[in-house]
Amino acid sequence: MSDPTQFSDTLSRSEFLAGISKHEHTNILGRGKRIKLNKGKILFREGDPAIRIYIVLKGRLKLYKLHEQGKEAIIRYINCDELTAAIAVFKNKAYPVTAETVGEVEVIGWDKATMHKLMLEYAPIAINMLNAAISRIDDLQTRYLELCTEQVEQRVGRSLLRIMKQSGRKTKDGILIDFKLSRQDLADYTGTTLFTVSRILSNWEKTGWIKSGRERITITDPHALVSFSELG
Amino acid sequence: MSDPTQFSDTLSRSEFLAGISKHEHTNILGRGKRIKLNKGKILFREGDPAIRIYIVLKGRLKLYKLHEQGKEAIIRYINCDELTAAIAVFKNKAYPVTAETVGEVEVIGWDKATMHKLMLEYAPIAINMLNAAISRIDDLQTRYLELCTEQVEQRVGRSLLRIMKQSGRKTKDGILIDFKLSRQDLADYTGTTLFTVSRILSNWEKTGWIKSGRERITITDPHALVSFSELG
DNA sequence: CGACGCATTGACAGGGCTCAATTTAAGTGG
DNA sequence: CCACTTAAATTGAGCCCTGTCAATGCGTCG
Repeated sequence: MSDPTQFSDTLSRSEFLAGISKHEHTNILGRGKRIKLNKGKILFREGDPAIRIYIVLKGRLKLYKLHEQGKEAIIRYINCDELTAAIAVFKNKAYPVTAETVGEVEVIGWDKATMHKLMLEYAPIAINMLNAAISRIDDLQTRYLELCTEQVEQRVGRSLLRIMKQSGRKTKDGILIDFKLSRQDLADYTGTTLFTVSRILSNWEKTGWIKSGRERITITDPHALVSFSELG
Repeated sequence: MSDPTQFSDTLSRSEFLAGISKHEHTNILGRGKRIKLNKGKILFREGDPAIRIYIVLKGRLKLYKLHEQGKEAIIRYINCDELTAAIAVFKNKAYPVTAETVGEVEVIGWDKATMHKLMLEYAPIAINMLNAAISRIDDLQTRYLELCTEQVEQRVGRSLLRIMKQSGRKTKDGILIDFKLSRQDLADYTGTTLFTVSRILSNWEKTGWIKSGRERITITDPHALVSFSELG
């Protein structure tokens, strides 16, 4: 049972450049294109063939997948200093996911040809990205299993904890998810409806595990939430 | 809407070695260890720190994840000529999944150190594996979305089609899934119960979309199944 | 041929989705 | 600063899908 107050990330900028000497870093980053985006802008969407790899310099991205009937599933949030890819590196197949900004965002992006050259030139880049990809696979597999086997309340618990670990900030009241996260968002992330999420959060507020307001959640008792979510 | 009779794979041996000159292939493959396994053997399991990367030379692997309460979710099947990884390449974190053989299996495996050296020496290897990893992410995200948004019957349809594309074989009656696939397996793959799967398959048998026996399924009308699964 | 394991079918119940009606909170402009 | 608008959140009622459990049937393999 991991300590829920320890935050962990996936691939940060430094991990992306691991194994490469310092004075090459500016070269690699310099070959990318700097892009500024304002609130609610789509960085790339399903089937977009343009630029491929992004590092978030400032702000946060929401990665989601749209279903035919308008429903969506949130894949994950990409935080500042993390990396995400728009498309398969080699194949001409779109990476079928949409990235939307949460607040103001600044990124560096490399197109396919540039990134491919960079990876051939600096093998560690490909290796580091492979590691990041494997982490994502791990994350998805875990969530897939949860979705298959657990009841909604438990899944909401795990989801909230996962988001907390990735994007939480300590405050005097507990750990605050410091960006707009609506009941609907949490439902899309967990695979349920906003009504069910609302009911569950209401209960947890009564038992004192969380404090919540409009699009704001603070986990006041992470340990209680962890033991509930892991024991079921 | 893709043609369901076209089979597609993820990373085959030749894709793994793409971008590397022919006479290097034997060197790369030769640095791995050849392993024979008989039926039902576990190749690696959650937390196993030993060898990392495998190519299946013969037979088929079942990749699954176990849940605390004994339930399991099947991640995917690894066919002959395909590749799978036991662990993150760089980090000392286990790739938390268990691989079990389906029938007689032969693989080539590389341990962490060897594979890491190979990837530094031959950048295309890392790039190719990155592509494979991205395909898996894509697959998992798609299934995650389906699990979030679709009803069971539709999901069973998609799952069956997915397995068919990966492991189907044309026969005179239709497309046969040519390995033992029980109702329980399909349920674990789809995230439901064997009872529900059984009921659904019975219905489809009545409408003439499939023919099924004990651990054997033949899709007799793939197009009908596709339009059902995609329209919902 | 017998036994074990897989599959089928039925009955039942409940978790969670749907939909509708309110309430609350945030933002906006005068 | 307050009234007004708009979007998020809450809550309740009803019901359906699908999981659970039990009994039975059937195919396969030793």
